[in-house]
Amino acid sequence: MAEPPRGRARRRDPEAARTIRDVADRAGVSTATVSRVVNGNYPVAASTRAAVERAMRELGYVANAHARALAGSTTRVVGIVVNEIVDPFFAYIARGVQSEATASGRLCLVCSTQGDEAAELRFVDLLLEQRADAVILVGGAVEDQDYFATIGQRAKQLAKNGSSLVLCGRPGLESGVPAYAVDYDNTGGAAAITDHLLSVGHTKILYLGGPTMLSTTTARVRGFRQAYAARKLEHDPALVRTGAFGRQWGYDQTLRALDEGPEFTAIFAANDIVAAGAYTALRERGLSIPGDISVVGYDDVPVAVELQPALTTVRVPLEELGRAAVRAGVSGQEPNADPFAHQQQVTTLGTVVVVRDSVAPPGRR
Amino acid sequence: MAEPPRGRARRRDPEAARTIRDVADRAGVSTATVSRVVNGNYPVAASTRAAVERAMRELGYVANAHARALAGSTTRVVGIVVNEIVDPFFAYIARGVQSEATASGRLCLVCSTQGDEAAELRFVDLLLEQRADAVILVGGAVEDQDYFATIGQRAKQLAKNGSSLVLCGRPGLESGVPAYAVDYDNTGGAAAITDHLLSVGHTKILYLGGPTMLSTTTARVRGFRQAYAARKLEHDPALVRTGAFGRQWGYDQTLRALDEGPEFTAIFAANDIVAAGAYTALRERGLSIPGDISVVGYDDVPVAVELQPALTTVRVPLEELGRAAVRAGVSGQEPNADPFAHQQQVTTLGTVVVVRDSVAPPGRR
DNA sequence: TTGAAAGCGCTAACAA
DNA sequence: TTGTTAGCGCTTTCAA
Repeated sequence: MAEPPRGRARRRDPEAARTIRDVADRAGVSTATVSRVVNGNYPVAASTRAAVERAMRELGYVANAHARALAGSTTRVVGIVVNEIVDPFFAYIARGVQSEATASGRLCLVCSTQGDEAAELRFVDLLLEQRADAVILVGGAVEDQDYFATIGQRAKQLAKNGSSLVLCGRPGLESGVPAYAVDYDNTGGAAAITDHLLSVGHTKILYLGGPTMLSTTTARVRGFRQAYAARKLEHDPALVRTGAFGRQWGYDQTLRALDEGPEFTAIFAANDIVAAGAYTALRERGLSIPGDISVVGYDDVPVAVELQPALTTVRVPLEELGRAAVRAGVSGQEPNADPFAHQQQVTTLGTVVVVRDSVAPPGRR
Repeated sequence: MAEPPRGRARRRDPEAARTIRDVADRAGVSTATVSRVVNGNYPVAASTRAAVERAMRELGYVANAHARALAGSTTRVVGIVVNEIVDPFFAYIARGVQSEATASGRLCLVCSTQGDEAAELRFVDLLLEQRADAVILVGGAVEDQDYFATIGQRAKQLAKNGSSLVLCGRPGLESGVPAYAVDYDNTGGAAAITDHLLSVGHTKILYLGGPTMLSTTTARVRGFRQAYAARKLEHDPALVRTGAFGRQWGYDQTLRALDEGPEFTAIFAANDIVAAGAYTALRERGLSIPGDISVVGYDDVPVAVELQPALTTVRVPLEELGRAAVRAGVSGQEPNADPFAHQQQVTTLGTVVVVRDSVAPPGRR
C-alpha cells in the first residue's frame, strides 16, 4: 500500500466518498446550486441542472443524510419500539409503520426490547439522539406512576428536539404532555365477541390471559363484563384468569382452570397465541373444540387459520394502527400545521369479529 | 404567541434542544472537554467530569447523533432489507440482526420491500445516504445478470462510503466485489430431510415450492436429488414443482399435483408456509397426514407446531444468521481489522432435522 | 488535563 | 437564476 499523496494540492483520495463540493467543482457551479438540484425545491436553469446531474452521475455522488439532517431540520426517519418483532401482533403494526414511513419518504428504525422493560427507555433515548421525526411506542407497558413520570418527561424532551411521541396500543398520557395516542377498541371488541359466545348459549366463559396490570387487559375485561351486563347475566369473577400472554401460559392456565374449576364451557383467550396454547391443553385432556369447549381469540393473526378448528377471533386493524401512528407523529412536521393543536389527540380504530369454526353451543360434559 | 426575543444577547430559546455548547458554558469548560466526558475515551479530571455531568443532567442534554456521525466516522446504525417483515422467516433473521446490533451499541434500520423488487435498490440507496455501518440484504432476489451488475456496483459504492454489504441467505458476488455472504446449508438440510423420508420407505416424493430461479431453490433441489442418488434411487423429475413460496401457492399446487399426477406418497414443501397450504389441500381431499401422505417443511417457524399433526421440518438457525450478518458487516469497523481481509468471506451455518408427527411409512392409496 | 480551532457535508438566508 | 457565506453540533488534532 502506497502512502496517500501528501502534496500541497491535497487531491482527494479517488476512492473516497464524493461530496457536494466535488460535484459543484466538476459541474462548475456552487454547492448551493447542487443542493438546489438535489432537492428540486428551487428553480434551476435546465442546462445547469443537466450539468449538475451529469456530474453527480459521473462521480457516483450520494448525499450524506447526516449532514442533511444537521443543516436542515427533518431527519426523514421514524422510530418504533416494540416488545418482540417476531410476534405477529407487533410485526403487523411494524409493517403498517413501514409502509406509511416509506410512503412519506422516510426510513424506519425498529427497536425490539425482547421483553426487557428498561430497554424501552434506552431505545427512546437512542431515538432521541437520532432526532427521529416520530417515536412510536407500541403495546403494553407496566403503567405505574414511574412509567407515567418517565414517559411524560421523555415526551417533553422529544418535543423539545422536534420529534413527537406516539403511543400505539397503549393509553395516552395526562393532558398537557405532548404525545399522541392511537389505539383500537379493546372494550368494544371484547364485548362483541363475548356477546357472540353468549348468543349461542354460553354463560360460563373463562377469560384467559393478558398481563394483569395492563390497560389493554383492563379494557378487554371491561368489555367482557359489559356484554354480560347487557344481557343481565352474572359472571363468576373466579373465571377471570389474567397474568400474561404467550402460548405456554395459555396452555398451563387452561390445564389449571380445568383442574381447579369453576366449570366453564367456553374460553375467551386474550389473544390468538394464548388460544393456541389452550387448544393444546384441551386436546391433551381429550376435550373437543368446539364440541366440548368453545374457544375465541383476539387479534386475528395468521395462526388463527392454521389452528384446527380455525379460530373465531376479533380482527384488529394492526397495519392501519401502525399507519395511523406514523401519520399522527409526522403531522406536526407538515407545513403550516400547529404541532400543539394535535396534542393528546387520541385516535381509536374499530374492530370486527371474524367467525370461524371454534364456537358451538355448549354441549354435554 | 410573543415574538422570539431579538435582543443582541441572543439568548437561546429556553424550549430549544440543548447543545454541547450549552453544556460547556454551564460547566465552565470547553466543548472539547464535554465531548471527552461524553465519549469517555480520554482522561478528564474527576472534578471536571463531575461538573460536566451535572451540567448535562441539569440541562437535559441529548447528543445529536447526526452531528456525531458527521464529525466522527461511524454512524452506529445497521440497515437490513427484507421482503416481508411479517413473514417469520424474515422476522427471526431481523431479530438476530436486532440483538447483535443492540449488543454492539447500534440501532437497526429495517426496510421491508413487500415483494417490490425495485424497492430493494431504493432502500439500499437510502441506506447508502445514511452511511449505515452495514447493509444487510436478506433472502431471495432474482439472480440475473442485471442483479449482479447492480448489486456489485452498490457494493463498491457502499465500501467507498465506509459501509459494508452483507448478503444473507443469498449467494455471494463475484470475487473482487467487497461483500460478505452468510447463508445456511440448503443442500445439506434438504438432503437430510429427504433421506428421512426415504428411510421410512417413501420413494415418490413431491418437491413443492420456491421460486424457480432462486438459488435457494436450486440448492435445495440439489440436496433433494443428492439424497436419492446416495441411496441409488431414481426420482421422477415431474415430481418437482417449483414456482413460488406462500400458503396459497402450496394449496393450489398440491391440488394440481393430486389431480395431474404422477402419484406421490410424501411432500417436501420448500418451507413451512407452503406446507401449511398443502395441509389444507390434503385435508380438503380427505387425505390424512401422515396416514395417506407424509409432509415435511423447511425453516421450522412457529406455525410448524400449530399444524395438526405437528410438522417435521428442517430447523434453520435464522436468528444466528442475522447475528452472523451483523458481525460480518461491522467487523471491518473494529479497530485494527483489515476490511479487505474478509472480503467475500462466506459463512455457512448448519441445519438440523426436527422430527415431529407428519411423517409415517407410505400406506395404502 | 484542558482549550482553540478547523473541519465533517449540507442547507438556507441574503446578495448579486 | 446563481453564488457567498454562515452556521447546524460534534470530534479531533495541535498547543498550551
